Amino acid sequence: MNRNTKQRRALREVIEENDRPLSPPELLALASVKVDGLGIATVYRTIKSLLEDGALAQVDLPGEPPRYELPGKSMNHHFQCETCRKVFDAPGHLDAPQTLAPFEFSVSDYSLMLYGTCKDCLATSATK
Amino acid sequence: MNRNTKQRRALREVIEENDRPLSPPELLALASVKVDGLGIATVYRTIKSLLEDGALAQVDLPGEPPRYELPGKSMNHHFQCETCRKVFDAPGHLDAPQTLAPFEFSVSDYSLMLYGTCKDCLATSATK
DNA sequence: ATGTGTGCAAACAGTTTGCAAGCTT
DNA sequence: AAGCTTGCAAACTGTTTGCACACAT
Repeated sequence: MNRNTKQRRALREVIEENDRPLSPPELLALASVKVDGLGIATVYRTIKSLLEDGALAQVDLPGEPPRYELPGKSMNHHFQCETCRKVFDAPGHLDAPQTLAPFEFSVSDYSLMLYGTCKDCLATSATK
Repeated sequence: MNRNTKQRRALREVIEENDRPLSPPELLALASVKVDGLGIATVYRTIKSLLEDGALAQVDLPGEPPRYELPGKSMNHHFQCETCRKVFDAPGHLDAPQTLAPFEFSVSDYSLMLYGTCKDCLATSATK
């Protein structure tokens, strides 16, 4: 299994070329430029297969469809631009998230979402 | 508009009686005890109407359906039990979330998710 | 030649909407 | 009595699956 088709190659390239988590529609749009007639079902199937191979990491965000990126990025902090809706990885980590939990709850992990305006959208709004 | 029906009364009661954000299926299950034959469409319509009235607050969580609770709770920090999947509000706030954003990004808000085991599930697993 | 991968369309799950009947005002 | 509200079912959106054909091996 895992044959080297042009669809998978295109999706892998798109994922490698973009240094931010991408949603299924984003993956379809970006990979469709490279492979004409690419179907959304293939995008979902390829995502699933890459996830199972450990070649892709899923990023779940509040109220958003899941995004996907290369594994090994900082997975705890993300930033979403409220203007263009794009999501970016953010560095850093909290030292003691467990101190923020309700009394007597045991904390094993955490994730932090930051919201605001990304560099590009700041530049665009300043120009107007 | 906004008539005082038994369905809305039941949903309001359920929301007031539970001090944690509830999902639409949770609302249906809990309110169905009070109102027989309650339909899921009514749950969704009532949620929408209460949101518009400002009588309800929506809580979006990563990879989860939205939850709803009374407004005015601490909205930035939440805790989800990885065993029972229930969600709880958590107190506290970060002092300088903007320092965690990528360079040149402007931060206006943030949300923190904590994951682990809730008090009840800790007790249950200790008993076994 | 074998059998996985693809595109299309149907199937699904969660949410929204149209409609006729019921209930609140 | 008027018209908002409800339950049911159909419509919709995002995701998954079945199927016949294409293509990588």
